[in-house]
Amino acid sequence: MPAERSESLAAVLDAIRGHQGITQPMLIQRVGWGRSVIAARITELESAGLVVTAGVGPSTGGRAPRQLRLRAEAGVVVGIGIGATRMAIGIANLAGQLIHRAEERIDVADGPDAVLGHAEAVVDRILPDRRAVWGIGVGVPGPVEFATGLPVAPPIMPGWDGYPVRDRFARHYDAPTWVDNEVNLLALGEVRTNPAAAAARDLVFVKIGTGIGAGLISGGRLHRGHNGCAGDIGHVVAAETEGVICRCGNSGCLEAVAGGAAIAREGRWLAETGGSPLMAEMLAATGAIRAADVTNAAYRGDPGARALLARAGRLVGATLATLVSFYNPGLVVVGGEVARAGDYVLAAIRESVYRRSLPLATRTLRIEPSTLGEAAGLTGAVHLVVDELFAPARLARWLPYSSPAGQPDLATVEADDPAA
Amino acid sequence: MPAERSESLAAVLDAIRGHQGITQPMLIQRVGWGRSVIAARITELESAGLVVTAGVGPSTGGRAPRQLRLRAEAGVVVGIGIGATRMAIGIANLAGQLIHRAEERIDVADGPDAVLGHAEAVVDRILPDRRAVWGIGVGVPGPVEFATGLPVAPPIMPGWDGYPVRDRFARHYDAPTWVDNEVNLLALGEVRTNPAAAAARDLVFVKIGTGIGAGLISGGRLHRGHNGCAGDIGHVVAAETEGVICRCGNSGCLEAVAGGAAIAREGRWLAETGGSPLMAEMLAATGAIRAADVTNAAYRGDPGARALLARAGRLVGATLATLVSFYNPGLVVVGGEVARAGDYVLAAIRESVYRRSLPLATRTLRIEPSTLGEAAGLTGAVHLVVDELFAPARLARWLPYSSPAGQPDLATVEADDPAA
DNA sequence: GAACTTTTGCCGGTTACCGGAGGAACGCGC
DNA sequence: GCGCGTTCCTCCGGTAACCGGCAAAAGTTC
Repeated sequence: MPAERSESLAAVLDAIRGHQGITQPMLIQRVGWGRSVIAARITELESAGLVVTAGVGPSTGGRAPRQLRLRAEAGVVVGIGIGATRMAIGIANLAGQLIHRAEERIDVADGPDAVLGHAEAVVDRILPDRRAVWGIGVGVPGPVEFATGLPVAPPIMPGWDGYPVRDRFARHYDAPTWVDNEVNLLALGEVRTNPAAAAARDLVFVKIGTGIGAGLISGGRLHRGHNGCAGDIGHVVAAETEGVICRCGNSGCLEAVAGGAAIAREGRWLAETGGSPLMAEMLAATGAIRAADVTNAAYRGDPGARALLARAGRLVGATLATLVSFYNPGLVVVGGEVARAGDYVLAAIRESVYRRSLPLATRTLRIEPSTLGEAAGLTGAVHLVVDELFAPARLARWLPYSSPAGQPDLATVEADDPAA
Repeated sequence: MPAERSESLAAVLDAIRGHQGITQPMLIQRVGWGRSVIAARITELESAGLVVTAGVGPSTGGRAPRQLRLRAEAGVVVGIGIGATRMAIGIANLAGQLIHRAEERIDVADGPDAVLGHAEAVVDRILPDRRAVWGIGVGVPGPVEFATGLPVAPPIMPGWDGYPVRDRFARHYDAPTWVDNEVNLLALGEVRTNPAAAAARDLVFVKIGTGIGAGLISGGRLHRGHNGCAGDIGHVVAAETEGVICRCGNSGCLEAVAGGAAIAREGRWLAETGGSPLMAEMLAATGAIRAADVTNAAYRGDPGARALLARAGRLVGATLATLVSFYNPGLVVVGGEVARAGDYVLAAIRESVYRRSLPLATRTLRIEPSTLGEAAGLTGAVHLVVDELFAPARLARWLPYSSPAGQPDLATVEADDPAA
């Protein structure tokens, strides 16, 4: 397996993946190899069924060049996003576009065997031929040792510590599997689908959901940290937080004062004490106040709810200001249920960060809401998979030297090494 | 210039640089290329004068292999570390070992022309033939746009904003020049000279001097941030800091309560109010209290000084705890004058971090003093230079294809591109 | 429809890498 | 000190891969 070949192969495929409809001359210029090499690689990729011609491009005076695109429908990858009470399952094509989605109610405390068995059952229902799966990406709400695919001491996933999530799926589907922290996948998904995020080589993705976490991109690559728990900012000490006890047992945690659970709790308190007639109605109707109810009330003009969200934003912003000075990202992306609900949180975050961070660090900084929608976690998971599938080392095995012109046996190549 | 050749060339040179006395068979195994290629690259490097034979290694039964080493004396690089009141200037060989050092008193507020002219005069005195300089590394106490070598809005360097430091040296010495933030160079120097730091792929170097700053390593590479100011934690908001005004104009900055200036200020207050007879003596003798006097007093058993340093350590540790949770480094290295003085600060930092950070992030975390001595900044600067000099792209230009067996003209090759 | 431009396949030339063969250097045992 | 086995190292032929000229095919423009 000559190293150069797989390198140029991956370079060509990457360029086609990144620029649908790219032409051969453009590839020559972009990839920087000679014409014959590019042409040979394209032929290889076409005979493997990974690339097809997609019409002809605009002519610049002579013959119009043919446009190439990834044959995204050549295979499917599975993304699984595990949450505390819900699990998202998606099937995507090789371009990372979701073509099927399912959402299941689970209890993560039921343990990995029950939850992952449930996930397998759902995938098997959507995708009867399990041999069609090219790869699997799993996001979990806790730290993961990425190299081995083992969760490490996840605080909100009792019974999952050290469970071989990766090996289980790799064996069951005979397909390579990668497991990562959910927030890392959000960051990755943002970078892969939002050009502005890709352009900012250093990025922080902040998720404000029930908990609070961050995903870090350094120089275009995920920074996972030494134990795989980088970005775990839910339990750092926040400002003005006297006496609030967090689910982790400590007091003063950011999550305990600005997370979704805290917002719901304070919303309920407002509803009960007459601080918000709107939320009092909601409480009466459903018997509970969720974070979504607070954002809903804020949208409908409730001053108490707006103040509550603004306070949460300020608290997150205060911590984020320190992190921005420290990390100096070019872009901060804010996602998660709470942030998705409106501008009240975002505006407060912006104000805090711009006020408290080093001026130079905020000179070109932008703080934007995530462009990903509901399926954000799945998007990241499937992009992780296709990125890894099309990495040079793995590609070399699919398209072995001097491969026959026919379709290489894509369904079985993964077997020799479940997930390296 | 074939890409492969320069790649294998750099790989061989890197291996020799990293393992002095490596043998040809070891290189074959380590670099992973065939015998003939390795032998050819060694011949090339020898004819260029970069590598020489250094005796023969132990025989394992047959002919003993010859050992290779970098001919570090083949050239010299210059390191310049600019501080607020002092400037360190060093000459190092190609292995990054300092062979000359000078320290000059300056005032950085005199502006770049005066300071850099002074630096050039000192270098010219030590090194009469300026053509002998292979490269120059400059550390400055403020943010730098690394790609262009321009300081950007450095708070404590009036008049330096946008001054072409790199181009000035590159022109004057006709040698490639790199400029970086001083703290980044400390981190780099630590990684290059301390095997434990190199092993921890994610590292934070915290410098506590007059100011406070950090250098970040992500996956073995410097994380400089989007504006080159990553690690600038001197002006984040610290805990328990009501009303203290910082030199930056804000209040509550970490630097204003735990930096060297703050320690000196509080030491003086202790001396004046009778809180420390020892420091009162010092004050009477010299008319001032510096941070070094406080650490000195702490060493000699002064409880007030010890408490003062412990408080500073706790404050740094509190911020660091957030950063450790966020960044999840494998190692935190503490350096700078204040930290170098003793264990009082370090112990307090350790206690704060271990108490407040996420348990998983501290499970394997070590917090250690820097192994670099006085010349820490210079060490980083010269290592930056040799790293860049021996990077594949630059190496390819030195040893052009089919170079004559004689010495290539190393003194002039840099001219075509001062510092890319 | 003709001239021109551009794409694209083909092919020889060149470069670089690999590993076998044999000479050279070394340690060991007698 | 001398042969023998072992290992290092160099030379050299074979092979893989890349480059770019050439010409045919496929368009565009006039």
